[in-house]
Amino acid sequence: MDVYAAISDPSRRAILDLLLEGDRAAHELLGAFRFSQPALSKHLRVLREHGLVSMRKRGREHLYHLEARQLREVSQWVAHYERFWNEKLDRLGNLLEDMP
Amino acid sequence: MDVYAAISDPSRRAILDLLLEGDRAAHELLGAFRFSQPALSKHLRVLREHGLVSMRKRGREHLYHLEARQLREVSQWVAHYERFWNEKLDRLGNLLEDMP
DNA sequence: GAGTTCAATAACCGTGTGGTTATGTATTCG
DNA sequence: CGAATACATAACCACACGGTTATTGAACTC
Repeated sequence: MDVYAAISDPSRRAILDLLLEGDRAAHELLGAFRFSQPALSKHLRVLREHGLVSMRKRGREHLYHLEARQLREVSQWVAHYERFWNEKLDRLGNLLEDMP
Repeated sequence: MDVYAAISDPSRRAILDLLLEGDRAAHELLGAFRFSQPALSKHLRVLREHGLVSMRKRGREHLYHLEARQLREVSQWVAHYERFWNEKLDRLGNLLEDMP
């Protein structure tokens, strides 16, 4: 499984979206979903194994933290297609070069 | 299956990448892969059903054409994470607003 | 120490995915 | 016309995926 497969599941994308707002313990994340605790644990394991999240323990809680850098590959891949719907992007590269 | 699942397969991403360079007949695409013709046909069907490619017939050839707009959803989703590896993006939104 | 909470793992299961071979259908070529 | 080419579909198969329940193991709480 690669990063694309890891984010192909809507539940896992939702987890990442939640972590976008800050670190969360597993039981906090669970409240956002209808499936069982082991199901969440499996999703978190997949995300961990792909470096999309990291975990540290605080007492009995497992705090999960977003590691967004692993999404860079996806971002770069899809960027090749962006000119098809955004004409402004043609000039964007140059602008970025000039920025301090 | 949603768009994310459609692009979760590396072969299908490779097909899209090939179509990035221009329209291709199915048998031309097939040359880039090791799997069988029906396997390619299935991948193309998935891509068609998600609007990621379109097809027109020319004689007995089926010409496939990239429909990149369907990737916009992916692009927008991953954009939420881009600030984690690109500080310049923070100021990017404002710049885009000012562009003609 | 006993019970409770938080989370991971094990074992299992139905379903979907990606591949195959075999077949069918147009279309072109000789 | 018959043969060959291009492609899709049907039928099948091994395997991975996402879910479940049951169990286990830490770590608080009383």
